[in-house]
Amino acid sequence: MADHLSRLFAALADPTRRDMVARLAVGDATVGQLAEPYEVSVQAVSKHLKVLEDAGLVSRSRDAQRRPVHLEPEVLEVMTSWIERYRRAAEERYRRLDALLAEMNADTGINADEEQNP
Amino acid sequence: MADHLSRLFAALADPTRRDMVARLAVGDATVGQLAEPYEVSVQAVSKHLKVLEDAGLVSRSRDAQRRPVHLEPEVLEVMTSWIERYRRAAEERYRRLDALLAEMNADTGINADEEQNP
DNA sequence: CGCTTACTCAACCAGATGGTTGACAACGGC
DNA sequence: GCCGTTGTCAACCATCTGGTTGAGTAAGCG
Repeated sequence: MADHLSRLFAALADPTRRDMVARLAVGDATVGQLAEPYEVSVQAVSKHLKVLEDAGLVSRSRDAQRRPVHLEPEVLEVMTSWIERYRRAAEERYRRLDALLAEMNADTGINADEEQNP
Repeated sequence: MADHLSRLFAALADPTRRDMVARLAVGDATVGQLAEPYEVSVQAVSKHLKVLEDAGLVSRSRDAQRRPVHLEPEVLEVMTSWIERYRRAAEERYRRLDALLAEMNADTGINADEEQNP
């Protein structure tokens, strides 16, 4: 599961990590601040942040002993563009199929040898 | 990992399953047709389809001994709307922050006693 | 009726994931 | 200079995941 897209989707497949992304959309935060709402250990939160960082969703700087975490929102677009590509393709295809079916339906019971009039 | 969003992201976190979604965007397919491009067993493909089905991304009907697989593209929107929500929030925040920094920069050396909010 | 095709279910296995605890590194404050 | 705070690393554990093979079900066909 080495490719970027897989790491991205896997990173957001965990509710805790999605929570963190939602929290970070509001503003940068330290590990401690991110850990506070959950009952898990700070080490577990640190691991989650590593997953987000490996996916490129988050970056960490240094401020004394604190490690402020920063969301990289443009990376989210990599996912949406993948998803939207196939969603649009499929919906366009269904739209065309519906149109075709409607046309065939309009022909039913009518002599279909000629062009249909409005 | 029971919630819908987690199942959705986890479903697309696998490159084989993303391939299948891409293939299904072009048109419905049977399990055998989906399995053909890969060197894995048909049982493995069947498992992948179960994951996609449990996430609601795909539905299966019956046509004799065949099980045609159908993509449900509107479900993909659940993901994009989640992602875009936080992406927009973060980018809007950074935009405002940049504006604030630019303003502070412009104010440098000037008396900054007045309100800044509209 | 029996064979073949198309697929699913069950059991098993190796490796990843998400959690824990314990030790330790980095840094500011007193 | 030591102590408390903040966070990471390492080892361990249970469970999940993606793959396998083997057996079984469902339906068309000769």
